[in-house]
Amino acid sequence: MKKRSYNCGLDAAVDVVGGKWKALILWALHHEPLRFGELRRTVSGISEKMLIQQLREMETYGLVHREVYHQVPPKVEYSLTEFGQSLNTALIPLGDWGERHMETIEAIPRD
Amino acid sequence: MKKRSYNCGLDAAVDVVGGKWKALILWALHHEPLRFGELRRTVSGISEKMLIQQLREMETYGLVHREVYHQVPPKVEYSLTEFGQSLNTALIPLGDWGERHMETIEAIPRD
DNA sequence: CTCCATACTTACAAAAAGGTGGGTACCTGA
DNA sequence: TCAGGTACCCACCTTTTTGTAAGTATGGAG
Repeated sequence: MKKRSYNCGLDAAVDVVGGKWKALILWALHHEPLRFGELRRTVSGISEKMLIQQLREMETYGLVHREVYHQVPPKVEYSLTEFGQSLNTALIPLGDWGERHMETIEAIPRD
Repeated sequence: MKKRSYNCGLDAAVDVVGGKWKALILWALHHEPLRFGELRRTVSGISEKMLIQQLREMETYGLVHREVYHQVPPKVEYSLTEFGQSLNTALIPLGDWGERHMETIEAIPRD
């Protein structure tokens, strides 16, 4: 995410949620806060490294709140901020659209 | 766009609309079909090469219909398919969210 | 001591996305 | 002929994103 000025609201929003993993992480946190390990298992296919990186970015964006619990074993919990929740709400119609058109999307030819 | 299987509808949708230019092009075509040159001027900052490339991809995805008019000067017109229109509809809440949170988004620190 | 749990960091590589520059095609008009 | 219009294509390069591998930290149990 390098842009600083956007042409419209959609341009800005798509930039915020862009990349392979952010939408999935946002959705994994939709119902309740999750620990790092829980997130790792919920977001299928993501490596620890990518999960940490994405979470750090999303924390910087203000989408996610990170709470460190000083215990053993260590526990770090991630939850959506209000900002993040509002984004998730705005993403619902898009997710429905994707679900409705899943077969079409998966049938798109790619090289 | 390389993925073939998605974890959920949102994952699929974000993959379809991902990248720097697709959302802007989708929105440029929202109200009416446009010729290539009109699109170039409407989508601020895009090069001819990137516009062609994105349009070709979106045609392959089935989002956009390309109509060649055999005239001089040459005219090629692009319009949204029903599939593309349905995606635009699903993007409206996201665009509104982006508009509402534009200042927040532009204030996000980046390196 | 080692191994286990959790949650990271760093260096480097590979893949993907975006961009620059040069050119093409077709036609018309000066 | 060249210059203008429109809409592309290709080769190559740069930047960004994603991923692999190796390591760290804290503490507890065997």
